[in-house]
Amino acid sequence: MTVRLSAPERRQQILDVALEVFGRSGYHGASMNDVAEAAGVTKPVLYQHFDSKRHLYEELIDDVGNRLLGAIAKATADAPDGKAQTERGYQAYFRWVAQDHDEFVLLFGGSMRRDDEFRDTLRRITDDAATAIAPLIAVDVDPEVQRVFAHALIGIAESASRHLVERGEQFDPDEVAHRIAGLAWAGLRSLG
Amino acid sequence: MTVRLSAPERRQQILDVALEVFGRSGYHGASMNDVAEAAGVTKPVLYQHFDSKRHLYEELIDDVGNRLLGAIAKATADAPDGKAQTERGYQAYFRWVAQDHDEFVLLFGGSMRRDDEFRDTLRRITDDAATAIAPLIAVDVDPEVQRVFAHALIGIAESASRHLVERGEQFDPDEVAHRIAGLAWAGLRSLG
DNA sequence: GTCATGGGCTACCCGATGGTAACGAGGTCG
DNA sequence: CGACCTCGTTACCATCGGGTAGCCCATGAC
Repeated sequence: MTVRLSAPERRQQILDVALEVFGRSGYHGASMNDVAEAAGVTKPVLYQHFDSKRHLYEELIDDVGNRLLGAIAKATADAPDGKAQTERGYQAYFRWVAQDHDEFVLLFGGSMRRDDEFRDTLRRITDDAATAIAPLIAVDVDPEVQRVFAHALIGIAESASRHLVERGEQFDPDEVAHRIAGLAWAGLRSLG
Repeated sequence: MTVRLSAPERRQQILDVALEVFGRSGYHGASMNDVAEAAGVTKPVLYQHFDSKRHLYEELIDDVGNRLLGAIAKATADAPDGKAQTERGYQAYFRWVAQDHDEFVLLFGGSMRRDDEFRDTLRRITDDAATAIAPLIAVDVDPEVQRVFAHALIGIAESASRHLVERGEQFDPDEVAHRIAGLAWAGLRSLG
């Protein structure tokens, strides 16, 4: 027997559950039935709250992406210099990863890159991050090259996180962030 | 009317065509009919040469992965020191990317990470690369941390490549490799 | 010419899955 | 009480896509 929930509660519960299901199996690997079952409910209920599988997924990644970008923006806002900005930015990123592996997997697990529409969303996120990072790079470098570097620095965080998440164990985000920021900052300084 | 090919020729042609089709649409996004059509042939022909969609895909990624790892191993084999090894390793990587975007997209486009079996294959490839990179990192660092750094350095190449490939334009792999290797090497030295 | 070999095709099966129509059941308010 | 509103269910449709059975026809050897 299913517990009856109010519409907003049910909607939020579906989002919570869907995050985990899609994180585990990916967009194509998880069916709407899977999501419904995990929510302890049947399929039509999902369609009372979301127009389609795509819409449900999009709402998820928008939420998660904004949470990530917001955390980084907030953390770096009042940093005194580039070095502190680098450190705090990575710190916010790795804390976000460590706090909820599902969110990381949802965004960077791969499903996002395999679909034109979702790819655009993910690109918007990484481009936003790259735009924030680019000013840290020596100003006399060609802007196009700056962007390549910026994406490289984002890739550092993504790959290190993937490695850590795949290992399954917990990790100390601040320690990782400190080490990675040291590597990135040294790399950046070498360009000047 | 279809051109008749001998079995080995047809098999190879299917592999060539499948690389492009899967690269464009991903494993789930491309159907066997799509592959067949692109090869100018019908579905049963594919199944005369490959047991299943999975097997076809696996053969592709094995080929491509081995090509990448082989190129890097060959390039770094006789490098005199760590710095040269770093530079030549990235050079081989970016040359591989620039030479055939499809191969890069196939491996790192995302499809690979969404499936337990394929994920293992991709992990084998990146772990091999990480094992090759780890010795370049200061020996007095904790081995687990070394691996995190190694994966971070791989991520640099992957993310920079993705950015370049998504932009669509050609790029000079040696120039990119030189710059990225500079960044990575400066980062590595800072750890000592 | 004819006949065997083998490469290719048409037509089909069937399971999975996104999505929907129509129907309960239980609380609430006049 | 009875009308109604809302949350949920059962049962279904339609399509897609992996995979297969069985047939056809081009080619080359003799």
